[in-house]
Amino acid sequence: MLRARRAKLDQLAERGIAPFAYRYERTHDARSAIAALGEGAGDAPGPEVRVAGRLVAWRAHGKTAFAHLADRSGRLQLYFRQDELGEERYAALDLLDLGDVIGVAGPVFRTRTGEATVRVASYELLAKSLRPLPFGKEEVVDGRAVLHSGFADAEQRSRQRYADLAVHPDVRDLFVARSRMVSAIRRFLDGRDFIEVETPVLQPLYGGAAARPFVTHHEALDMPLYLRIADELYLKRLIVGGLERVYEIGHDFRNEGVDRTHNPEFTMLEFYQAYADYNDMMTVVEALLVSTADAVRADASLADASLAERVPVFRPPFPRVQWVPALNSALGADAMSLDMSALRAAGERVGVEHVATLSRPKVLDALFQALVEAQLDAPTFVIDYPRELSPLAKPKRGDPSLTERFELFARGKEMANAFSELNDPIDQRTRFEAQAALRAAGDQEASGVDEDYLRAMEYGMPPMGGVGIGIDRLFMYLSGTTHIRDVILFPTMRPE
RNA sequence: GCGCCCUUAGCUCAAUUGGCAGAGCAAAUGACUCUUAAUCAUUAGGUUGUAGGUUCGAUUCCUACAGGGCGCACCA
Repeated sequence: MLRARRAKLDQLAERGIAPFAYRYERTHDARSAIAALGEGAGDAPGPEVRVAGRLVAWRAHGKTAFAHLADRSGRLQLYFRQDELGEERYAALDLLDLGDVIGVAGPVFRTRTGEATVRVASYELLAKSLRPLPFGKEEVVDGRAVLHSGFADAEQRSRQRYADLAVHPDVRDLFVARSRMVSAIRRFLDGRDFIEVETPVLQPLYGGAAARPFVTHHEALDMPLYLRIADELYLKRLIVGGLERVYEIGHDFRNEGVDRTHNPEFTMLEFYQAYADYNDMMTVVEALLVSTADAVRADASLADASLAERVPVFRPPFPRVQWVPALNSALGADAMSLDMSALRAAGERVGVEHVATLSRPKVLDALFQALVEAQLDAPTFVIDYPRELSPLAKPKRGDPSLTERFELFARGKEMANAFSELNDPIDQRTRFEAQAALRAAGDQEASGVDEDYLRAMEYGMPPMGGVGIGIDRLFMYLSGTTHIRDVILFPTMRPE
């Protein structure tokens, strides 16, 4: 099959046709060409257009041929006639294949069946497709394109995202929508006087979360470096420096399992606002979600209307659920006063595995996940986590056994994690040292003492609220996607 | 990490109890001047994921391995 297309290259060369062009001057895309014809054009030829795209369907009938050209905006029918193009140019159409990138020029008209179509006066080959794309057949049922037996293998679609995108307009839509969402986030934060910054991906110490890092090595400095697991500690240094409101959108890396909600590198948004606490940040998160959902829903480029319909409508304020009372009422007991054996018994009742080996905070967390988090379908803030679960948050005013922390849950998944950020360097050192002890005892997820960060905090760190939002998961929620692989252009995979 | 399932033509899938490996699309050749999953005729296309085993005979049964999917666990 590849051979047949190579042979066509030779024939093209014999006819003096260049198979790979340099440019093509377009006047319209598929959508605007159709719009340019207008509604009531009848048989009268409409405006001349020059469009370019990939050849995705071909129906030859001897001395005429119909085809479809696809570009980013949609599909456009082409009509080739021998009497229009001349015998030589018409015969050269035999050297075209599905998947070729071509440019065509001619007037738009309406066919007998009413479809806006370019009556091709001239065409140019812009790029020869030497490898067949796995096109399916598209059938129009009730005005909607239905794809038949195309490129279904989920693994190959992820590996060859270029082919997946090339043959699936709805996949293109999804990633365009993701880009719109990220743009909306930037607009939202820029509009509130945040500045976007870039902090190191390669870090001599990792921190800001609990996760196993990827380790690499710098040759010239002869030192280990870690790919960041979070942006947190660098962004908070910038608050010390007086930038007051900062955010970063970038990749974090965690050396952990891959499943339908985890990819080893993923996109994280973190933002920090000086002089704000976690209550302020809840309000910011609500407004941010409304704004991003609106942006995705309103994306005019979506050919797939069902995507816009899937975007949930947020109606703030979201319910606030306090961690301890929520767990107690689900458990029917005062969790914080239960001893370990009672907690483990409760864990076993709800199906927590290896409950006998878990520490007290882990059992509490597992109970909460099973009994409360998994039940939270509508967006809900869980607030005021026990201190033992939240080493990075400030103690709660009025109840030092709790912390000023919230997590946002929707459809049973964590969407955001935020604190009134700890800004007491003496307290911070104690917590770092506790982490370092865990690490020395073999916990690879624990971080060490970050002396430089402590130095920054000792200069005086304003109080601040900080929020982390997983962009991939947020987009999964907005788009109704169930697999993280389907919202990452090139997900991490084993080599072929 | 554990359990279940999958791997056959470029793509999507068949193959009866273990008995000559098939179809549609894509491809090639030909016919066709308003088609749209175009149609019609002809042709070509395979180390059935890999390595072993059982058997007269394996796509089919068994073992191991590789890759993938789903579920569970882990991931504050």
